[in-house]
Amino acid sequence: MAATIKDVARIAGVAVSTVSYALNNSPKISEETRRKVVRAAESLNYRPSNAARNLKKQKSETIGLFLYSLGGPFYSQLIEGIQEVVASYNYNLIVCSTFGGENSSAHRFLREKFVDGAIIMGTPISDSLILQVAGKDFPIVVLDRELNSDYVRSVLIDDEQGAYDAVTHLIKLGRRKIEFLSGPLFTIDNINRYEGYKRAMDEHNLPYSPEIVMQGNCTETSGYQAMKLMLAGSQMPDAVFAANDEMAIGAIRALNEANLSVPEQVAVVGFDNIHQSSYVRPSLTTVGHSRYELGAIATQCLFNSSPKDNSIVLPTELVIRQSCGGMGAS
Amino acid sequence: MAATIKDVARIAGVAVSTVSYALNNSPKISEETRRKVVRAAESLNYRPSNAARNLKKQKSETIGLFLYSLGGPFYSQLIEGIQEVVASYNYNLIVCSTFGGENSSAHRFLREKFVDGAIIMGTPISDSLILQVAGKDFPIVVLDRELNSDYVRSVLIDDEQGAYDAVTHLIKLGRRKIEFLSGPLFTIDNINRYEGYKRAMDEHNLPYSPEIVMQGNCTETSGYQAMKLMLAGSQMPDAVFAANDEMAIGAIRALNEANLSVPEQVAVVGFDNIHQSSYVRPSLTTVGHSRYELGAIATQCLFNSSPKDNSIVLPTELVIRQSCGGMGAS
DNA sequence: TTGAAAGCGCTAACAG
DNA sequence: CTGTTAGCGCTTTCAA
Repeated sequence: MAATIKDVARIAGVAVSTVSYALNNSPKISEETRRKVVRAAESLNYRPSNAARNLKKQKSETIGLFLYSLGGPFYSQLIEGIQEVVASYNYNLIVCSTFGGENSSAHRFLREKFVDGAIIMGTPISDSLILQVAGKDFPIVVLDRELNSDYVRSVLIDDEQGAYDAVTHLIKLGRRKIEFLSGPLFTIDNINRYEGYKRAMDEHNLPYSPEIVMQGNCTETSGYQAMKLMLAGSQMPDAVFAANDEMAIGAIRALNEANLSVPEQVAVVGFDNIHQSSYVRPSLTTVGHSRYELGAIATQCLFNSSPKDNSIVLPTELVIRQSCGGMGAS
Repeated sequence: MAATIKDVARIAGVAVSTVSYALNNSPKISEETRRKVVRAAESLNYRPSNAARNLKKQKSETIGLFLYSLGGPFYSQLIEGIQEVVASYNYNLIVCSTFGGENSSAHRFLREKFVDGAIIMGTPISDSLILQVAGKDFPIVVLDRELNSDYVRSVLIDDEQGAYDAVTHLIKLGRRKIEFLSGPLFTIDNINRYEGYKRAMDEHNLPYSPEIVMQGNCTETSGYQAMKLMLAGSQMPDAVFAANDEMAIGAIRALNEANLSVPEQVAVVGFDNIHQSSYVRPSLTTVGHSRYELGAIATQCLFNSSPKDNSIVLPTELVIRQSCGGMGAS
């Protein structure tokens, strides 16, 4: 069996409490005793039990980030922002996928007290579960919805305004037949981006289909396919507003293959300003927002659960490149 | 304070042991009692303490994946493979970044017993730490090095052979002046890919610089920059073998900007077969391997610590596309 | 089928 | 400065 604190105490010839103090750098312990303890611990290859400490201290000093998919360029910066702040509080971060539904690790960790707080984004975890487990000693920050609870806070991107800005930009450049390339209909970001699209169209009295005609699932491939489908139809838009960059890039690929020039014949604008969007040809005009900041702010919210604003909305910024024509450079 | 098992017992009017059995679906408990207990637990919004259970059971039923950066297209599939297998054993997976060095969560989790086993890849965690913490009840699988221990197993990609195949392919297509676009010099994958490059060159009596002249850090940007630098020099290669796809894609971008046609003037081959490599123009010839399988096999190793082979090497496969000319289609 | 009780490894209050 | 000890919340053996 692995060595415990008792073994260390025995070898060092001191009491367990002394070992605990020594190993936790308590100032109470003399240098000499500390050295003795450290030596004993090393000789036994002692590793403290996290479980025992967590149980005693009634906290894990760990916060959990729950996502559906851990891959994708999007999350990498988000995680950096979170990690930075979590570390500054001397806490640990674990990332966990909610893939697997009710039986996923994420669900278990959320229900049992594995972490001291949670940040949740883009997962099928139900509102009711979140509301149920959130509490005074278990704050939750959600990045993809708004929830009414004293213990759940929301940090959101201003999707509606960002979309509005993007579509207005297209309209100002003279585009009239602008199509929305939608992501999954049930996600709040997609809905809000659609709303922004509609507001811009309405304000300029431009018509658009009452139903969504181009739909993907946020991957490059799905954007490509949706665009292909559109091209096979009779109506040709003069601009496409994609709900995210991956799909926009897929759409551009489909347009290129059909020998339609972007932006001359069809302008394309995306959303998210992922790294890749400045590299594709033509480089992608898109709606930018700081994922690093999103993560950092979300984490701050977790630690400072001041109950003032239940929900924070971060601004977006139109990033003008080549895919819409007009003034943009690379 | 949050409700404990005692509170549930009190409300349900039974003993704590009965609550424990009931909630863990022990067959010993009558349906009626179970219902009573479940109702009580729900009314208290009872959430069991993971820490207490872990302490008692002397395990966390959780395995940890330790990576440096959690982003990047590469890891997403790896994680899927791991997750699948972990879930099949009814275990949990947490992913944790080693960013932050000695004080990172990863180091802490590894030293203290937060998880029951670990998979480690692409991180600056030292060999000695790994060897120290690995043990009979703490198996470790490393994906980026070979370590000599009964409790540490390696699962590796056959980088050397893959690189050899790629470079041989270039040579067969008539390329002679083939440059290696290196990643960080100290990573074992990069070293082995370099070895494969040299073996192929040597076998065909082709000369190459004794030192690495093109070096990046595995990002697209660094590949772009290294290629730019090369182009500024006097010598022009007729082919580039990049240590990974991101850098290869960056190199292609630099070549395009310099109006050098790929593959006609310069052939480019990458390594990893990331998703993107089939989309860039020209599509990238590369060395493929299954990251999903890498993850799945690594995880199997963790659970079945049969001490036969300490190290497993997975094969690679040359994926021929357009960036080298020759026969490849998209 | 249920209850009583020991104890997992650690921290921290208290006593010395 | 160091030791004794209670107890964190749970599982599980043993007894009823």
